[in-house]
Amino acid sequence: MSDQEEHALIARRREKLNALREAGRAFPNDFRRDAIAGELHAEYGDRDNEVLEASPVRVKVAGRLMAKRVMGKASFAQLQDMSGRIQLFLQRDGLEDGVYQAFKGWDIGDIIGAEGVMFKTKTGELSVRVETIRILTKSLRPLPEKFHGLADQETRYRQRYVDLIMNEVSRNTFRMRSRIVQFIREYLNDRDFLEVETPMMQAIPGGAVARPFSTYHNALDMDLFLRIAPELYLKRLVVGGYEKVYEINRNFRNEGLSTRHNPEFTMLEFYQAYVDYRDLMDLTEDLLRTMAEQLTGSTTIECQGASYDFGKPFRRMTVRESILAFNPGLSAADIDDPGKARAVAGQLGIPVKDSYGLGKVQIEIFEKTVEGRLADPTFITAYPTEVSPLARRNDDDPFVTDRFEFFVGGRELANGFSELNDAEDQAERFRQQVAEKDAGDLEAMHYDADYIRALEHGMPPTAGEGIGIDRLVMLFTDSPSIRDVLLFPHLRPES
RNA sequence: GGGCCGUUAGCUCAAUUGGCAGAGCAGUGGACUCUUAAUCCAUUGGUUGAAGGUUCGAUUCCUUCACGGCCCA
Repeated sequence: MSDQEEHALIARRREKLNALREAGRAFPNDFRRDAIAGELHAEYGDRDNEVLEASPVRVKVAGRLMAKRVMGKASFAQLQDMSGRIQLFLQRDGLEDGVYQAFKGWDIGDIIGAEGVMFKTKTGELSVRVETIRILTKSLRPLPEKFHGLADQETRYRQRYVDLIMNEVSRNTFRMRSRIVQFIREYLNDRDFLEVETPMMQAIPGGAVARPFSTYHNALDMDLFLRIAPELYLKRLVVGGYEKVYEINRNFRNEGLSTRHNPEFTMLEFYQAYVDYRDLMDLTEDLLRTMAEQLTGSTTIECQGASYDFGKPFRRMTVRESILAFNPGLSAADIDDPGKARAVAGQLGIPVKDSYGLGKVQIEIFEKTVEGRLADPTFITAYPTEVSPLARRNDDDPFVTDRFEFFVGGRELANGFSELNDAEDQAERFRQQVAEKDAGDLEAMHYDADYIRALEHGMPPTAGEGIGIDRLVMLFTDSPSIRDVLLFPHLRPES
């Protein structure tokens, strides 16, 4: 960091700001624009210059000065606003005395307001012939270089405002994120789901197998945990009679960071009574297919050099089937027998604890050998009961649950199941989790007595699902890292 | 937590075997009334991420640390 040089550039701009202060109000807020760049291009982009000159269109535009090309007594400038860019054309003789001279002293990055009439240049670019122009906000810090823009990843994440000024790809990514969330809301609202908000601070962190962040409430003199999932609260609402509910909000998990993990991330969770996990697979398939069509215009999503077809029916297979399919050397006996399965896991280099049952061992083998290779949209079903403490047992095979996870590009995007609404079974599962917690598993669940009490009032047969919004946005925006789809991703403090 | 890679001017990047730290853009001064990364002339700007070591001499080699990236757990 060469503070001296930065100071020289900033100091120069600060002198200009001081001159503005001496000349009057340096930070005026009385300019009202009546046009934005994108709409001007949409409305007048097709018109010939003769048409524009014949019936002059007067506009007021405002935005950030992104380019300045001075050629003696005439200049071009690019103004960037929330919708795009529009070119300004300034002539010394077309402006009040002194204004052109002042303009020449303004810097890239300054916020400008201008008024003039629309026309097209010799090369046919729609522009504003400026008649009045003034500076609305002085920018004190130089922007990155105009051609290469801002490339440094760290700066893009730490100073997202600069990234957004400079990189259209980033601007589009977060617009797409907003459209995805809006699409989901409309999709669920149209189907009579009720959007709700449940506690982010919970006395008993539940609904997932993960380590929570803890905090402390002074007045109540009690520990609280940031939620790892809203699940148990949403199901209380189903007990209460809201038979279709959803929440799109942040979860917090006290785990490591990676290109796929941020300590706080956004989940959609939704619950619907009187349907089962197969209905939710159908819904998920339709939701994603429709979303791809409506937001990208195609049912094929291109991401990181791969192509994913959401148009054709999604593949469905059980955990067990998928292990056998991706491990030709394994027989059914190898993964159905606890001793053999442990040996297989050992050969794969998976650390297997004594406390693991067969289901847990199978899931470890699945995660190691299958998950990352599930490229095409795929539902994996029949997760072992041992690793699914909130899911309903399968009627034919109580070793597994009526549960699925959904994968694309080797990444888990969704997790859903028929809900366990047998209060006595749930209580037993909680007790099992507490035993694992007592045995040292920091991720195991607590016993939530109030949740059991809620189930004892009777929860209708229900299915529920969670969809990771960040990963979904990564897929739809061709982003390699979760940090590219979080406006302000978690980083270590700057040194 | 482990392995590998990176950090040089405001930004994007160079720097031969260890031998005077450079360019473009931005900035500054000047020319220029249709530019598009405008052009032309001149010019300012550096604690090479930090600390230590080896050396006559370190951006370059070694150690530790910080931050980031990729892979693994």
